[in-house]
Amino acid sequence: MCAKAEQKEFGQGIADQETDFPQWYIDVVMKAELAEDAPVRGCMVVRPYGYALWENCQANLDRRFKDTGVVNAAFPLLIPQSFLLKEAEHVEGFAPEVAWVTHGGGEELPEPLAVRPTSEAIIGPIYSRWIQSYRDLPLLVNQWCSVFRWEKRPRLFLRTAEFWWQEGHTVHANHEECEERTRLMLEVYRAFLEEELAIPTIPGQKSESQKFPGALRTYTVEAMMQDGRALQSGTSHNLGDHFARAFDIMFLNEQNERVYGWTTSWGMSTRIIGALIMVHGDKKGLVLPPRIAPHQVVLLPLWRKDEEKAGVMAAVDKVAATLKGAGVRVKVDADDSKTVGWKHNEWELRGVPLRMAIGPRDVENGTVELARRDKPGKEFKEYPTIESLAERVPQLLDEIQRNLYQRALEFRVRNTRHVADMEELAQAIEERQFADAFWCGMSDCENYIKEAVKATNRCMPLDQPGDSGPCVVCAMESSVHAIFARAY
RNA sequence: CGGGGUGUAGCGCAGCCCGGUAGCGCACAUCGUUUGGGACGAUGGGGCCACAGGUUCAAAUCCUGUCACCCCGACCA
Repeated sequence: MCAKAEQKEFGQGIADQETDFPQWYIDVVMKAELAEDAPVRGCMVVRPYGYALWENCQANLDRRFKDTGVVNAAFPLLIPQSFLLKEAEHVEGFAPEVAWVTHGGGEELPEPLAVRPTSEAIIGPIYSRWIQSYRDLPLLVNQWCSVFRWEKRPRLFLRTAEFWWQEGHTVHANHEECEERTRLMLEVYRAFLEEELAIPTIPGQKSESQKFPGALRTYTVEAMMQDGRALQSGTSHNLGDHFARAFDIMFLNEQNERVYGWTTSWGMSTRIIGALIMVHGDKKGLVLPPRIAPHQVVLLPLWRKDEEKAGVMAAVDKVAATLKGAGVRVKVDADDSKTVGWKHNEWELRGVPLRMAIGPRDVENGTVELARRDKPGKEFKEYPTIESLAERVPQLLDEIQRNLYQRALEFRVRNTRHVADMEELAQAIEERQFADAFWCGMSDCENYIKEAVKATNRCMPLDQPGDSGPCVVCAMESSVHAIFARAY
């Protein structure tokens, strides 16, 4: 009795979101069956429900990429050591995280093979063969794959040794087009996160110390989690001619001169599922934006007597068909070994936007009971007629989508503060906020902040107000706003 | 790499201090009663107690060592 009451009070036995956010996060991942630890240290198993989420992300992103002219291909998992060594900054940046294959076919290999931590070093040599003429440009290719980085401190979805992502690799004839593509893909990410995942982000440029190893410039979309920490949710790199020089990516231009190409790379990973959880989740678990939810509506049939079952199921089938016809993703949970209370809790934990109970009473009245995930509680339940559902449900799904975005945006705005000096910055970080500060651009000042308050420079937002003021550390006049926060 | 944990049934755990037939809850299977916000009864199946040594008549339990994983840090485009 006590144990049961406790379990009810604390949702499905998940940790309290307010007081133990990290444990709450792990509990949600595990209990919503999104992922679990694999038998290999630092690796995860993405379970079917988590993978369904990722597939929806993939399908949508893939369409957005293709709308900009990108095509897909697949490149090798293994990279010869000599390839990886060709770009100095790149190898230096990734060396500590690379896993090596040293044996094959029962023998030691003449040259070790790196398990790709990212694929610039294997794609570079391939592109160098593919590109001969300016007519071959731009080259716009993406691949969906997993990569491997030996992480010291793994966290499910946020930082695992193996993770799934897409990496786009493009080549351009000049720096202008290269920069344009870099920014275009950042914008694709921003729009995807906002429109599909209902996650507001701050698009910005990374500082020198935070940029991708080997890049000329790195852009990022930074999102605020409910614990006030930042999550880099997608990145787009202007690689300049660095990798073209390292891998001999050259072409003959219209003046018949042999010149280097200009490359970009950009990636978004399963990490965004972590962002979904931490941006929208609540004390009862996951809250999914309708546009990305594997099931948008779950139907819960219920009856007392056997003779009621046929009537209820007929109504359920009819409603399911109607909703599917209206383009709604519907799941019928007719498992009669579980009570309706159990099901409500289960589907709340899994974040389904709408739960629709249909019983004998509803069959009689021609109505359903509709509960929305973003506003839990009896007062938000409604009882629309079956006839109205084809119209009402899509309308509600849109409303939920908008509500989730709006509330995430308000949360971030409420928790972002402009700070004038280190004292204010420290206070903002302590209160789990984003600190918006003038920054002189020097690494020394960044590092000072990092050591003083454990906050890193997340980005210099693209949207700059245009005013100026003293650097938050050294007081040198600057017109650059930067966002400082604790990060995952 | 530091600090702290944990390895016992599919999952979650108790048992260990004080050695003596390996247990509980959930899940699973069958049957019955149930069903509008986490139902109940009966019966049943399921174990290399992380691994390796040692002590002992006897080890999940004591001793020594090893391994693995998790959490918190450090690090992390």
